[in-house]
Amino acid sequence: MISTKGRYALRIMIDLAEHNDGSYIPLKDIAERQELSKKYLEIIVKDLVSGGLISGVSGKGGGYRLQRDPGDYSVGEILELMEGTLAPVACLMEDSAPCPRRDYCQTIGMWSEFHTMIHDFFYGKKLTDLIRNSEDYLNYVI
Amino acid sequence: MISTKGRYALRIMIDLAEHNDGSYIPLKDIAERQELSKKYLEIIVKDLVSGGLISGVSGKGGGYRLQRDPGDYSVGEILELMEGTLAPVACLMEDSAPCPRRDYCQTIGMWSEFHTMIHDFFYGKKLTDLIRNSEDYLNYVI
DNA sequence: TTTTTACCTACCATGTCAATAGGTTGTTGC
DNA sequence: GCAACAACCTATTGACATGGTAGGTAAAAA
Repeated sequence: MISTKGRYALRIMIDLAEHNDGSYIPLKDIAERQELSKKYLEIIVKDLVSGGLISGVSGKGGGYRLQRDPGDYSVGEILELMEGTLAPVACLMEDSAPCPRRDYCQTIGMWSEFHTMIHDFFYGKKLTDLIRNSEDYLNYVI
Repeated sequence: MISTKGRYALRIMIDLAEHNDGSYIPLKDIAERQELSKKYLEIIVKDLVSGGLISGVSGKGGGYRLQRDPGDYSVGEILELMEGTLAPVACLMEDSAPCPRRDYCQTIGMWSEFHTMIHDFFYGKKLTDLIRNSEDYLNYVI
């Protein structure tokens, strides 16, 4: 299961992409639009900032802003930053200790194949792929 | 992340498939071969029995046995039984309450696509696909 | 200098995970 | 019948992650 941190981070990034006009977007606005607790989102944006995905500026007129073009962000890097890893089993994590059963493990091949599939799926999806086009948006609002 | 329950269940099923000669295999033997705690495996086989995947017989000469041909088990049904669901987000679970944001959610499409991919991957893998052939086994033992 | 906003530390309640422990029931072989 | 064996059952536990909340400080602009 993808945790709320990963899912909310994605929604924050989508929101920033949709308001990507160069100005800084206050977290308060994002929280209201996304119907999420601003306090909880603070924890998440902190990670997004320290991970270099977005930048923040304090004070009036401050807020958060993307660091790159929306099309240059993959969903995979956002989720991996928040979840720590996309590996389905611990022994496939980069910093994992070598499993003593590795040489004769019957399932490692399948997990590895699954991991590759997950990785390719999410790194293939770009932030721009998730942005609602204005027609859809109008259909909803009206 | 796939939990130990799911992964150990799969290893139990593989072990049973490799010793699928009609006799009942004591859990003690499985635990020793798989280098896992018999006590913990008890919890897992209980679910496998109640889920109808294997059957158990008490007493001398007792143990556990597959209910079907190994090729008739998919990895997906084993994992789904143990993990409860293979859905990556709660709103895609069968018994989930309808999400109030569903109509204008920008990520549901991606999660749904991901869910389908996971489902197809694991339901396409059969228990027989994971069984070590005897040559590999001999290479390891010798 | 007031307002706005990010940023920081701490705390907490709940639940899940990954077991362990010890006992009871059922079945077979002698 | 009884001893051995093996499944089956209930309860408990420690550690950790999840999903937040609360309250304050620093920075920047009007």
